Amino acid sequence: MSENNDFFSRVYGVVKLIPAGRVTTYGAVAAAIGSPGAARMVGWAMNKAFSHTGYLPAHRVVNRNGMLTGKHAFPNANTMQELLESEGVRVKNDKVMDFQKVFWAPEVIDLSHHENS
DNA sequence: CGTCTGACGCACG
DNA sequence: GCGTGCGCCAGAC
Repeated sequence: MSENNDFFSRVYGVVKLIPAGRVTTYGAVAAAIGSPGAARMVGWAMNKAFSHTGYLPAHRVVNRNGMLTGKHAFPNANTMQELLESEGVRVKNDKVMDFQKVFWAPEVIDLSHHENS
């Protein structure tokens, strides 16, 4: 459980929930973990996530503009785009097309106790 | 302990 | 609509 208490672990937990063919934003993930202003931390966690064992769809996380700002962190500059297109997400000019349609909003983690859909 | 950086986001001009 | 500056939070040096 302590793992889930770590900021990074929370980010990973949310990112892992992103369904294929969908994308979300750093700010949305940050808000989901209770730190709406920590969007930068989310991206930073993604970079570090490459060291994280296990599959982490970091390519499904883009900035609020739908731009693939983190593509440079992948083995190849076009890896992120190819992964997205492979899942059905159209990308043009390092930017997600129909971003609003493929956008997936993560479930906000209630730090309280109960209250859940 | 002080300072800089960073896959962001927003306010301001 | 675009460029610039500041704030957020956590880690590295």
